[in-house]
Amino acid sequence: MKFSRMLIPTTKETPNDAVLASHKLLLRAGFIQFTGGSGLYNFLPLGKITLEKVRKVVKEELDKAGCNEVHLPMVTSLKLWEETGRADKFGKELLRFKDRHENDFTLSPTNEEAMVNLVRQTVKSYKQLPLNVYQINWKFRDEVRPRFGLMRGREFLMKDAYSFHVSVEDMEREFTLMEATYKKIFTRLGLEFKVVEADSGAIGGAGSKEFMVLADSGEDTIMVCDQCDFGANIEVIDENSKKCACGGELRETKGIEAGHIFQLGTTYSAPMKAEFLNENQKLEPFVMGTYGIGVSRLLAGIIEQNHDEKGCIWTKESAPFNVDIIVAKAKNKAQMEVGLKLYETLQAKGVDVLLDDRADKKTGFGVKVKDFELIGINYAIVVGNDIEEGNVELINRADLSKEIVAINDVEAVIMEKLAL
RNA sequence: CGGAGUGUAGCGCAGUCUGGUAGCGCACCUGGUUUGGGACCAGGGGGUCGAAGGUUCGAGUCCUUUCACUCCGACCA
Repeated sequence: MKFSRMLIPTTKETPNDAVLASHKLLLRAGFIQFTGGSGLYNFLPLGKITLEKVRKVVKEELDKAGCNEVHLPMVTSLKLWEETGRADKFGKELLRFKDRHENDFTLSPTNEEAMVNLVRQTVKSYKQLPLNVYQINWKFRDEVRPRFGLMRGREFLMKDAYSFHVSVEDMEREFTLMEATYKKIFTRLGLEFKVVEADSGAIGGAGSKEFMVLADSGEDTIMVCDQCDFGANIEVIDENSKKCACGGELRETKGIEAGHIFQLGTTYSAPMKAEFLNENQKLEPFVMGTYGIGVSRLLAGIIEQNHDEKGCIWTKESAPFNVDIIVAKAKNKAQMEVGLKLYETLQAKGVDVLLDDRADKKTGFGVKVKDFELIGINYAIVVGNDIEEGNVELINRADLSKEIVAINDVEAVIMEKLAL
């Protein structure tokens, strides 16, 4: 993409209403835009690209683990919610409305009922199990108090997966597989995270684990062991217990809940009469698991963990672009030629590259560098006066280190740094 | 839902106490000078002051009502 053709409204001033770094920076760098409605944001081009990058990582790992992507309507009939009693249980967080025929509907905050309905209409035999179906779709929760930008919005992008099994044992196997899959996803996204024991809350079910992105600004308090891998949300910890089962000390820290996996059992399948025929020709309710990842919340989490006073520092797999080619003087034909050439070469190699070709008189070199730092693209290639010696400057966003590289070597150096 | 604030140009704000022509900075447009770290000069466009009602010769400003948004708390797949 060319910067001159993209809608990237960066600003110098910090929005007054934003508190968290991620909220401030995503607004300032032009990823998202406030709409005037609480907890509702426009995703501008950069935000949309980043969201798709994160979504892609989530999808790839789930598909590798054998999950089936589907797409459910955001609008669901309230009748489904009444089958499980959650129409009442969910309360005002469940946004309700009527269609022209006076039928009751909701904007989906989660989809256990809808997905059980899908499967009970389709799966009739133990031979079709196990099955894991998921979607990555917008959810709406009429939160009591939306806040912190993408961290707790009312409308948000969530991956919700549901697995169906013949037995508790097989469901537990899938639960373990999902835990491993989530670890791969969070690792690929470059996040520092902790898997903790958690409360099942309104979803119900037996065991649950949360994936916490570690950040001081996190809304959850978790206890982690200094000796072993153990961690738990403070909700499920005995208040007096400062010792881990292994003998280590429990230390308190903060996390952002970005993923949550549950062992559900038959909590939903039984009341909804979602049953299959087993080997003995008897009907049994599906044994289920459910697994969520807050995709849009991950964007906030990545920035909470990776930023400095100058702006965002996206991780390799989350960055909207991996390389920003800054043409210092866009009116200088030689510089623009070198910039364009590098742009095309890198694109051909599959690198996501942005060409800052802005040539208007207000956008000088300083503006371009500041925008690069604010947006948080992994590397900048500065095409400037150095081209007379056959060189360009390479800037690493993470530590702002600079190095002079021969134009002919840039491609190889970039490919090595991005490990592509 | 309790507590505390804020609504004035796209954004950030002043003006409100003490009523009298709607302001500033950034951004935007035009021209010129600049050109490797958010340039400078000159000119210009953009507002029913959140909404409704009231007091007054006159309301951004005073009174009443209402709505929205932010923060703290409670709540929370």
